[in-house]
Order: sequence, then C-alpha cells, then structure tokens
Amino acid sequence: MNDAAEPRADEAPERKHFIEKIIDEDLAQGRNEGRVHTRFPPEPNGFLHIGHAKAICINFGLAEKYGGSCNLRFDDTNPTKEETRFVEAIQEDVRWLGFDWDDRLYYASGYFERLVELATSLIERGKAFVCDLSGEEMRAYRGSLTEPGRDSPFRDRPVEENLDLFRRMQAGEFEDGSRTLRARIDMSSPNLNLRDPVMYRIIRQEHHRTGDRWCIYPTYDWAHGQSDAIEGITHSLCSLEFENHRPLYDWYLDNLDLPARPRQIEFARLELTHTITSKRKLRQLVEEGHVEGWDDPRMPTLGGIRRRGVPAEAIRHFCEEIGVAKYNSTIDWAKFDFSTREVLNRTAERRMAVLDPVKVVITNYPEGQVEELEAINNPGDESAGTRILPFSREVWIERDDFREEAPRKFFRLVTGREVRLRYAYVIRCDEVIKDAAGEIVELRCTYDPESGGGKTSDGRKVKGIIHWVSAGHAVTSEVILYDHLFASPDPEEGDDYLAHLNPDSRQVVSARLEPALASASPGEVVQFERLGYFCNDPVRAADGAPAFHRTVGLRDTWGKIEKKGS
RNA sequence: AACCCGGUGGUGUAAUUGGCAACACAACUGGUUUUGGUCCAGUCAUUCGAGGUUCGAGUCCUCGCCGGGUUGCCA
Repeated sequence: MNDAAEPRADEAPERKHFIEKIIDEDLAQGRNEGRVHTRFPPEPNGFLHIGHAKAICINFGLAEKYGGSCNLRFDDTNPTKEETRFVEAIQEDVRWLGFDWDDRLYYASGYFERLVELATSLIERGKAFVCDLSGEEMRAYRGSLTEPGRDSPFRDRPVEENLDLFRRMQAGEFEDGSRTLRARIDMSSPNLNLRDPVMYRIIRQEHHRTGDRWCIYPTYDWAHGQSDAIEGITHSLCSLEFENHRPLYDWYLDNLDLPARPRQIEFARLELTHTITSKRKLRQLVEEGHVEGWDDPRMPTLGGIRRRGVPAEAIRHFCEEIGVAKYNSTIDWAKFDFSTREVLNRTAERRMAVLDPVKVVITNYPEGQVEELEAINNPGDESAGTRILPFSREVWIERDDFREEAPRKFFRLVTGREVRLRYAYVIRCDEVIKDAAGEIVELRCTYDPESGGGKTSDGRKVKGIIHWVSAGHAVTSEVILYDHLFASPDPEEGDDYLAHLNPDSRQVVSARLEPALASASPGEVVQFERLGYFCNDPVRAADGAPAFHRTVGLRDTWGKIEKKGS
C-alpha cells in the first residue's frame, strides 16, 4: 500500500517523565560517556510487593529504553534482618515480571573489603573518625530539628589513632555498639544527615553471605552511593524519603576518588487504595493469620498477585500508565484492575462455570440425549479456536439469573418468560419448584428446538443470554472469590489499620464447571463468561484438589443498575 | 518550630518551556453485540489562595495556605 507516503500526524506524542528529561539532558551534555546504567537495590529482608514493581519497571525499563543496563543489587548491609530465602524469592519475582540482569547480580556485601579501604582513605584525609559515644549520647549530641548539634569529644582524634581504632574495630576488639566510625562533616548542618553520620557499626551477627568474616557493617548511606560508583551506575533512582540524604550521598562521592559519578534522583513510591505496602504490616497480616500466607491472593505481594492470576504484562502496563512524579499520590485500585482486564480480555480463553447453581430441567428435551455444541474460545482472537460443549436435558444455571418476578430491565430468566442459553437454545420457565423452606431447588422449563444457532424460527427477539453447564457433565470444583483486603480505600486512616480489614475479602463456593475446565493447566487464567477471570491455582492443582481463584471480575453494568434501583 | 520536597478534574499523569489545559482510569449518556464483557460515540477541571510582570501565566516573581519527609548505630 502507500506506506510512508503520509506523515503520521496522529502519532502519539511522547510523554516523558521528569527522570527521562534529566537523562536526556545528561546525554545531551555528554555526561557518563553517553551511558545509562541503573540498578534495582532491594534489601533481602522481605518479599517484594506491588510498590517494588514500580521501582523495578522504572529502573529496568529506563535502561531498556535508553539501550543501557540495569543491575540487580542486594543491599545487604544489615545482617540482623536479612536472609537467603528472600534473595531467592526476589530474583524469582523480578524474573517473573519479565526483566533480566544477565550476569549483573551484585551484593553490597561484595564490596565490604573495598568500602573499608575507602573509609580508611577518608580517615587518612581527616574526614572520618572513630567515636566512642553510645547510641544515647550520640542522640543527645546530634541536637534537634531546630537546634544544631555539638561536636563529639572524639571528633579531633589524631589520624593515627583513628586508623588504629578502626583496625581494632574490624578485628573484633570492641563490644557491639561501643564505637562507630563517623564521617566528619558538620554538626551544625540544618540537614541532620550531615551531622557526622555513622559509617560503620559493630554488630556481631552472622551475615547470610559473608558469614562471620565481619563484625562491623556499613550503614546504608555509606554503602549505597559507593556501591553505585563501583558499578558505574549513572542514575541512582530511589524514593522520596531519601531526598534529604542526597547531600550526604554527594558528600561521600565528592570526598573520595571514585571512577564514576552516579546521580541520585528521587521519585514518589506507589500507593494504592484498599491495601497497604508497609513490610511490617504485611508481616503482621501473615503472622497473625489474617491472610493465608505471603502469597495469599489478596496480598499485594508479587507472589500473591501472581498466584491470583494477574499477568506480569498487566503489572508492566499498569506501571507504564501511572507515570512517575514527585507528588505523593494514591492510585485507585480500579486502575490496577483495568490493566488486568485489559491484558486478560485479549489473552484468556472463555469457558462457562456456574458459581451458585440452580438446576434447570428441560421437560421437552429427550431424556438421555446429548448434543455437542461448538463454543468460541476467544471472540477477539480467532486463532484460539473452538471447543465442544455438551448439552443435555438438565443444566445448571446461576441462581442470580432467575427471578420469579422482575422488572422489564431484567434480561434473564423469569417465570413465564424466555432466555437464551449461550450457544444453545431458548428456554421458557414454566414452573418453579421449592423446598419446604421456600428455597428454589429446580426450574422446569421447555426449550424451542428451532432456536439453535442464535436465531429463532419465527424471528422473535430474545434479549437475555445466560451461561450454563450441563449437569451430567459438570465438574465440581472449589472457586474462591476475592474482594479488597481492606474495605476502606485508606486503611492507614485512624490508629488501627486492622479495623479496616474486609471481613468478606474471601469467599469459597462450590461451583460447577464445564468439562473442558478439567484440563486447565496449572496457573492458567480463563474467563468464566459473564463472571470474570479465574486462575487455576498452581498450588492446589499440585495437591490434587484443584481450585480457581477469581483474579478480577468483569465490568458489571447490571450490578450498578441493580444497586441504584434498590 | 528549622531544613528539604511537593500542590493541575473523583483518581493519576501531561501541556511544544510564556500561546486555545491533553491522555488514561472512574462516573454518567447513547450505539453495536449469542458475555449486561469487548468495541464505538459523547458528557465531566479555567490549574491551592491573593497580589504582581506581560498583548498573553498552569508555567515567571512576591506573600500566604495546605500536604509529605527529616531528630536509627534501619533501608
């Protein structure tokens, strides 16, 4: 055709966020030899959650976009909190999200030797000293937000003495917490981070990688920027709360002879309505049994989200959509759901399942007869093909799809009225059978044999279409319906976030599935027509007791109409 | 209270750097449809406030107001 003939005036204008603008400028100025090199630096002290996904997408995404690379670096400077199992889980999560660090897997602990050398050079230049103040004393000397601090009495120790003491700290000659190595900056700085910050503390604790090789450990501020410089990071992206640390980050770099000059840029972390991302609180939910574990499908952890059936692509799409800025914002959970549906609508095959079954007996349908109907797997993707759906005299339909009496707007089965069974026939409800308690146990219907193939022989219109499953062929399975973990959009409001827990966040039902679902593969996500997207839980599949998790419901226009009416 | 950062619809993010406030989600209308799904069309903010500079201000200046961060040997 006439490609390239016309300029694409409608081409989407490229919207760059502020970090991309900074990178563009750095590139234009010829900084960092034109390289873009980022890193994702998790501390292995817990599982990753949706908030981390944003940081991962930004760091790996930017490297990808600019033809650079992104390192995975574990920020393991505090052995009292870190464990190997987290190192492994974090790698699994990042990989699942679709990112790759090639051979660039690093650990801050891998730089401990080098960091000691750098610290030593700082001491030699009179820019660091060993301090004997206790934690409490140091706090008193630090001053406050409004008052300047006072110099430590050990601040002017001779270089030789500092060197000797620092060596002996490493050799384990002193008690835990009895001494620290501190940078010698400015006790009167309005920025508290610059008031002679601690670089090393004495902690006798086995480290998950270095074992008992060390009894001093670097602080975050001391280790982070230097690790960045060692790796040749050009843009060190972190969250807003480190903004006040940037002057310190720069001070270390300015006072050392490092080959590279990374630049710290801060952005707002991701907050979502109806959930929390505090590691401490997530742990409490697990430990107190409010959820079934770190990978409970209601958890905002990547493990939980993955188990729930949300595709990695949806998370990447979401992170792309929410943008990057410095404003502390909270994104509506509905936006996250939208991304999930956006991906699943294209990729998930359709099936039929009845979650709250009521039996329909088609009295004029021959007993023992079974028809094999063809059903489309994905109306938006012909290549997904079709499958066979058995139809017979008795079928299950959704209890909610029947009313004895109903308003005109109710396009489903009503006593004396007609509805179409999807891919099958039009049926009319003739009789409602109830038990002693008044509960409906069966609907007696008749079908129109001429109504197959979507048409009626006399051309009459039947507006409603409902899903169904042949009773004799149905597979019974547990289906778990999830809702927001927290009923309130802002669980942090008030003094007890647990009070906002949604008591109905998990509901288990016994459902009837069409036979094709028996062969769903573990982890597969399908759409139960008219209901939502459901994931065949890989854990339960392995246990031989399959269950489907509701990943997210379909947009429910009728639900809204009905709610408004009542 | 000191210092740092921020403030654009219900929610987020943009605005050629001083030139008609755009995109997405949500909500609401209507259309298509063998999923009340998808899809399509439409409606929904004069940018925290007050001054100032300018032909022209979301963008620049001044003064306020509001929100977040910081007083770990956590990250």
